[in-house]
Amino acid sequence: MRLLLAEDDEALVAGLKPALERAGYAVDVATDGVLAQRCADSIDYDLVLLDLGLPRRSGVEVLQHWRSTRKSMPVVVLTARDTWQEKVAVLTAGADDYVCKPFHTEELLARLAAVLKRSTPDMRTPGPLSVAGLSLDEGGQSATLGDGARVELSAIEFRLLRCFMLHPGRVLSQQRLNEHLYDQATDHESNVIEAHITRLRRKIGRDWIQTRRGQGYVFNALAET
Amino acid sequence: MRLLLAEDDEALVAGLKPALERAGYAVDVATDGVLAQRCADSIDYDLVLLDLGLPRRSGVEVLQHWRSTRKSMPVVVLTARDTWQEKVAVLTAGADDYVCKPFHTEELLARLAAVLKRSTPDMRTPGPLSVAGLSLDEGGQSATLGDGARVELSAIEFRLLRCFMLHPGRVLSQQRLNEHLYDQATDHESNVIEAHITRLRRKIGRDWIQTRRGQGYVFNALAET
DNA sequence: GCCGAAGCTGAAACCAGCCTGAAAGCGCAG
DNA sequence: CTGCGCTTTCAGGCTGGTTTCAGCTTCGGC
Repeated sequence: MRLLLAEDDEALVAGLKPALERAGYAVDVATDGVLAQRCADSIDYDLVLLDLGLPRRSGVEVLQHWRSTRKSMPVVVLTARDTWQEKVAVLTAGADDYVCKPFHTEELLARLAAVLKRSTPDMRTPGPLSVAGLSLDEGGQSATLGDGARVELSAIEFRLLRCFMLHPGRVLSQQRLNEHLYDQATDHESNVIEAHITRLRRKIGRDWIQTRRGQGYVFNALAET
Repeated sequence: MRLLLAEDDEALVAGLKPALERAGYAVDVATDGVLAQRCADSIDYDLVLLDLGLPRRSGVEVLQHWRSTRKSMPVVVLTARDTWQEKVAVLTAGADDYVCKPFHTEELLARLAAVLKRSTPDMRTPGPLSVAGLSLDEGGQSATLGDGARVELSAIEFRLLRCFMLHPGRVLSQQRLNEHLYDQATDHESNVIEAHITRLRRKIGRDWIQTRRGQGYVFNALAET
């Protein structure tokens, strides 16, 4: 889960970024509107947290730019102004949710989860994410196999598997996985992903993740056959 | 767009129902929790507006019932209580949004639109490219034949087929295909294209790609005479 | 019908990309 | 500080997609 936090208030970022990372997101920070726009133009984020009062380019402008270029990632707007007119304006501009400062971190996290649940197919039901006999336990960082066996996952294995389970049947390139697992600071030329895929396969079974040479990996492509 | 308004405050219903209808929704009203549950069990609503303080059965219970029975329509919760704890509780129970009374009708409509935008897979992806029973799945790098059989394609086969499907009925010369599949640096004197055409035909069926001697290939010219 | 050109296709070579075990690096708890 | 487990790197081996090649078939013109 990769997330862009577009916010210029350093104190807020300092508090929020660790909380988001603890919740399992890879967080990029953009401190003004121009940077935010550029970030999301080059990377496919799963979600954007957008402050309206950004320097250089306002949040609304940035949002309109994204929507007019058919970028469709969920955007949650943060703002200090709590008038219903502004809410309407922001939501009709294409935002998915609207949170007023000051807010409690828990509320924000719950809203993010609600928005993501909505935007990713098949995640509408609460409880553990499960696909065809494999289920992921969000709380305990573990997975349960079809036969009931429980498998403990490391942090990265967990995020990797969740990324797969959120996009069953889709080819995920190594680059894409890299972007989702790590934030912009880390620059990998290596085969980290391959290594983790190996470890993950050893734990949950080889067949769940199929490799497509030169393209990436597919989760649970054994729908038929 | 069919919508269930689960609300027992008659004055609120009297004001809200016409506004919703004006906005283009077909509105059913349920005045208590048991009715609301029964309505949504028998009809697939596009969206439910759920008051938390319903008689006979609370909104949270109803919501939990739906989610546990894997009903996945979007639910927007209405409530008078504005504590962040309740927001978190409601959102984690599976609601999609949370609106506090009193609210402005415009704000509610904007939120409904935002929620629906997310939940309908309408414009999320440009849709699979499909021509006369053959469809190309961009996400899964595969093709689906008319009879439902799925065929996995290699990277080059995929690009080749996409090139054909983007120009149905047009003669594409080998040179032209070469330019589309490789960058200009590579200069092929060989019959790579022919080889790939063979492999592609073997996978999707011979008739899709017709050869025009000395000119090139045509996709789907005279769809199966 | 004959002939050359163009296209088809199976087999094999080639090689980029992937797998994986081992070991080094890193961070954290005791 | 030490030990442990997670993460990352590295190198060698392997796999299978891509390309080449050679022999064959098909097509169109004469």
